[in-house]
Amino acid sequence: MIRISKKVEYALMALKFISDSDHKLVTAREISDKSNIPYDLLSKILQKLKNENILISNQGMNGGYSLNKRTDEIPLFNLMTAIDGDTSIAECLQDNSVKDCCLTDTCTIKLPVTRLQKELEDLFKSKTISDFV
Amino acid sequence: MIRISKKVEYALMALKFISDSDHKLVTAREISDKSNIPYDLLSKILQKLKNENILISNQGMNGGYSLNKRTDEIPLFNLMTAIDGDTSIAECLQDNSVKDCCLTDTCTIKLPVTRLQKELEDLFKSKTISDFV
DNA sequence: TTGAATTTGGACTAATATAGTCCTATATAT
DNA sequence: ATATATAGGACTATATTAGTCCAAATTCAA
Ligand code: SF4
Ligand code: SF4
Repeated sequence: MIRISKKVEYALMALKFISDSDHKLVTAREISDKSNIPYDLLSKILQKLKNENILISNQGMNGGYSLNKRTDEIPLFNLMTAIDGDTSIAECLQDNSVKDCCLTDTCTIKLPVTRLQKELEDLFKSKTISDFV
Repeated sequence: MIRISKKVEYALMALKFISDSDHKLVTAREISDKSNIPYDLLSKILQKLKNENILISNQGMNGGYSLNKRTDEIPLFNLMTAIDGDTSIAECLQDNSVKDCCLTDTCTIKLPVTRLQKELEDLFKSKTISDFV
């Protein structure tokens, strides 16, 4: 299964929600309630989006989140890396190559796998959040 | 992480191995030894490929596997479904929709996610094993 | 200045999926 | 007969993903 993680799906829904209520601050609680997304989990996700400068956050009473960029300026790829940390299709292609696949020496498909990775990356980079709102 | 499963990687290596030793029967043991792939696991994978008519198997002494199709006639997509059973990027897009995402009623991104799924599928269908050998 | 609403973030547990193992049956060439 | 193969069910181990819990910091406003 080549799954988009639930977290990324939640992020997409949240961004759509925020985008739809334009310019008003939106709270995590509000999104959680309206979209049936677990509150604590959603909070973490929104925080990550804030750390990637996709969202702006305002703490305290009457606080909440708002978009920091136009939706068409946020590639799906960035969202995915922001949330899941890595988008490599194979162990040996991980950014932080701490882990190295034990077959790395005898592997006969590294090159074509790398090419495939590139193509998938290009696809995810070509999509933006505006395609989901 | 959008990972190609290790099983699919093993399948690709095995198919390359079989393709390289053209027309001679190749045993699971041989591939396992030469490629450092766990024997039992590889056996299961080859069996699945046989059940999908990608390989032909010969039981008994001097038995082994051979290709049933040219490598450019085997889409990567078919390999993935044969081995991992499903390639849907979201729960609600599974073939056997026994499981249904609990958000299915309130979900706001089903349509674009379906479109993305289609594009990924097309990419995996356009690749064939010949791209990996 | 107190309190409620909010984000922040670490640490943890639970659920699921992937990877790998073990064992037995069946087929076949010699 | 027997050694060498594939066939396949049932199981265990590991890794990843999903979800929870708790305490802190920030801000507004009564
Ligand atoms: S099997 Fe090959 S392509 Fe896959 S992770 Fe290991 S080295 Fe990389
Ligand atoms: S969240 Fe939406 S797109 Fe994702 S699985 Fe559930 S219904 Fe499908």
